Amino acid sequence: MAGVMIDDGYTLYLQLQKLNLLENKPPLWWPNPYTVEMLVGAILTQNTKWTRVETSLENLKNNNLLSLSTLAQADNALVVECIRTSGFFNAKSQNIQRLAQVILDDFGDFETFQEMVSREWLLSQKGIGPESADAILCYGCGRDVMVVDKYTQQLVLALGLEFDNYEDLQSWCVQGFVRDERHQDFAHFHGMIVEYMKKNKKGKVINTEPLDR
DNA sequence: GGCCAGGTGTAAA
DNA sequence: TTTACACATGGC
Repeated sequence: MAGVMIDDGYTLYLQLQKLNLLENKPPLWWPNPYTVEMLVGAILTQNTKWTRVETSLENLKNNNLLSLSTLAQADNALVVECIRTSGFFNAKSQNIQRLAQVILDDFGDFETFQEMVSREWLLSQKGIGPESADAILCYGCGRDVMVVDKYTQQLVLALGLEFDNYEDLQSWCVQGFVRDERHQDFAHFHGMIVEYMKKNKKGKVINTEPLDR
């Protein structure tokens, strides 16, 4: 059949593009990107379904807790109640509040944080690992960064590939991309992977030939 | 009732 | 330096 070898991220990207995966979706997959809400969501979604996170974000919003200053100053017990449904609420509530405070301390405000923050800075914060750091850079700060989540791992595993760690898989994903007009951004790539895996998981048949390698 | 979801930190080996 | 486990909820 197709016979296209997928041996780097760019050929995978091109194959996914043919499937029209984002036809009825916004081009940017994370809801409310470039906001404090996205930042909070990145931590809340760790090892949890997004539907739980939506409830938590709604609760935080209703309590005026989606700004850095109100989050940092809020009673921890209130934050816990707001985010309970997302699981791991003790760790996550503390991580979120600590992060809000240290952003204010180190950058002054959220806009400066978006502009100035580095991956290393994010990784040095408690509760932020490689995936959360890249998600925040990509969807919170508008950087052209490839996010590697469980969907990505499962997809490349299905292609017969295995990687020892996050950075190796990320390097593979980025391989082959050329900075020309055809390269939209890695957020788009990530969004297509998620859509592909969601459709596959539900047993739906993708509207064209399956990926192979 | 067990399994798992858009991970991360830490304690043992 | 790896591996194993804890963290917690709710839907299937």
